[in-house]
Amino acid sequence: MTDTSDSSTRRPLTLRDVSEASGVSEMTVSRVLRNRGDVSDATRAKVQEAARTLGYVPNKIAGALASNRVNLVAVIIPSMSNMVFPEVMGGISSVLEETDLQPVVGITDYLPEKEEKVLYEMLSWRPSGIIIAGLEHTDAARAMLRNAGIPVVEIMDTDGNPTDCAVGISHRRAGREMGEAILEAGYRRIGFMGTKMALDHRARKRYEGFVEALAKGGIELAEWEFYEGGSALAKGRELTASMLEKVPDLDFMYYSNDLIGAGGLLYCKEQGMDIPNGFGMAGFNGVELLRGLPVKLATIDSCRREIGRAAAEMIVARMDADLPGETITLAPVLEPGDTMRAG
Amino acid sequence: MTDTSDSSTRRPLTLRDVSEASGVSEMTVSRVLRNRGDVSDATRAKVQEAARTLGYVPNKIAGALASNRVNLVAVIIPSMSNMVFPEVMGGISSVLEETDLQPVVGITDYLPEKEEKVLYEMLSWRPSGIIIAGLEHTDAARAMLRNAGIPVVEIMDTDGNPTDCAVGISHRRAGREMGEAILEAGYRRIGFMGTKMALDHRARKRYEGFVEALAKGGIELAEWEFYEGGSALAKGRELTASMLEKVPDLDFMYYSNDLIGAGGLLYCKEQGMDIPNGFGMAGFNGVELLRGLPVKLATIDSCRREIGRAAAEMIVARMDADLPGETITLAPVLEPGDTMRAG
DNA sequence: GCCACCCTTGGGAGCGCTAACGTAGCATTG
DNA sequence: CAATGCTACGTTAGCGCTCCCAAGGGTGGC
Repeated sequence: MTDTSDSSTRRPLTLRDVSEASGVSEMTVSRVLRNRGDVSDATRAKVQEAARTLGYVPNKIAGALASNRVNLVAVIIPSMSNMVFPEVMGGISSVLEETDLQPVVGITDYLPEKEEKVLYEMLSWRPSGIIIAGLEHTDAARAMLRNAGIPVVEIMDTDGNPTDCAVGISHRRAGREMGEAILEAGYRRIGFMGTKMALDHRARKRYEGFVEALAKGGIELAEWEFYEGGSALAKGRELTASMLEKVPDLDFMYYSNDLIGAGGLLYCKEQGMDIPNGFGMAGFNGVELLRGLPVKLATIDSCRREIGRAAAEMIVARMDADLPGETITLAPVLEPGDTMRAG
Repeated sequence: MTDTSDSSTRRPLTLRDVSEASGVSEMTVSRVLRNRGDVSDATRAKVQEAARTLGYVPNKIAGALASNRVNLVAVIIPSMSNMVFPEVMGGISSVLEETDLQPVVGITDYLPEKEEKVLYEMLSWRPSGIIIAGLEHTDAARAMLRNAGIPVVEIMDTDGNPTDCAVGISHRRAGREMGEAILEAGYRRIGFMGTKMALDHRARKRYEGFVEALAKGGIELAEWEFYEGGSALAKGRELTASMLEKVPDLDFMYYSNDLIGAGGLLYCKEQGMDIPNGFGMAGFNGVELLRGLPVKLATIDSCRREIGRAAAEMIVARMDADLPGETITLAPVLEPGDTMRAG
């Protein structure tokens, strides 16, 4: 028995194979497979049947080259392992799924040079649009974004000058609002804990806004600590313990993200601390994980899914029309939860 | 002033533009930009200079079509929002970064039809290899994988028949080992809690292995519950509370993943339960998050990063050589943590 | 019964790049 | 100094598909 369907010996299928198998021209096959142009129902059925039995899969590489249309949207983000970017991706996907666009992700690990490299790689696929995290890029990356000739949406942050479009929140303001709320609630001996953030501009801006708000109220941070790597939950626990030992009279702790905040919160509850009256705590992001904790940590939502959706919608809108740049600043409200006393 | 670098009016740059700007043929430019073939240092420098000042970015679409080589590896996974697949991706990336291959991710949401669709889309880019989660696929998807003519690695699970290569653990065995360990430790009134898993075959296999081990010891599950959606941590908390109310004499709870397990654990600690003596608990995955909990939950590591690395290495090895299929079964050991009494 | 018209189908060119081969130019050798 | 070898670069011919345009064939109106 000769198995003509053996793939190991067979050269890859092309439109021509389907065309020969169904007795029509390549052009007609192409039209059927793309649902484009007028094709009679009879021919359509014949072609589809042939394509299916052959197991033909169209070659998008060739199609993209010929049509000069690549239905990809490059999404460039720093990381996929914390809880923030998967949710952004979810928002993007939910919008793009309704279109014929497809997201392709590149990871930068918060490294500017890697971002530049990833962007270059992405552009070499000639995507239809770019969604990129943050407003800070190398000069070369900025130039590439400007010259790409496709819609660019910078996401997460709006404290700065977008290249084209932007959607995000003001992290400086988020930090400031939290600082103000803490002072208003009467806390005075305040500690801060966050990641080493030379390259995480959004964390830095929150920190700066926070410190600024405290200063306006005549308060300085009583203590601060920056950590690196490791499980955020465990770090929050350990560092909270050591900081409280070092500065026992702290009455509030602001964490730069919910996960270390949750670690700290678990520790403080175990220690039987009086939360929120004797001691207050707050994080940032509004991650869903918080809903599983014994008490709800104060936080500010970073609107991740909403940002993803809006960014994707901006790209989609710019596929058909030639719209100008646009910036959307979302304004989440502080959720005091159970770890901050009322002002 | 006329700005010739204005991108809005300029047609996209091609090799020809760089070739004209540097006074050599397109072929030579191509060689320089790919670091291939013999080019004199002088010419190389001249071309690189021209490419850089023009801001030329190669068109990989055209390159891929001409060379019949697309350096993409399709990675098809059910989800990105739980903690398991980001780590797998990390393992894959760490290996591929040393090569000129690049991962492209497709998400299936655990839906077989969507998996089929995503696979079709991916194949239409003619990737160099496929990494796909699980051994269960629709017939059409199986056929595509067989006929793709490229290396295929099915990951996470080895309980079944791989199409080509596979790397993972036996989830049935993981469930069985946990069941055996629990019985050996003397627990008898055992509850189970997991996601509704009609489509999560690995969760189902763990469950089956678990129930089978109990049966061998003459024990039946005292109670079980399947949840859907929502924050796993919160669900673990709520469902543990309601199950303990319903069946107060339970002495062990097996959770199908660490996150609901952590939720349950937090609840039980708050209730002041006697863990592990009066009540034992265990999860699955070995997520890093566990290290931040007050006590360490018993679990079995799912070797996520290791699986990602091994899968990528299998693809890489098959780029140069024409190797046969291969299955790697990792065998993680049970980590009893602090929530299971010693056998 | 003939022509205009539309619906369907096919032919040719070319997207931007690279594999394969060809060739000019120079150095080396006996 | 002719024959040889090597390096550096150019030429040709597609890759598989889609765009543009034209042609065939059936239909309806007069």
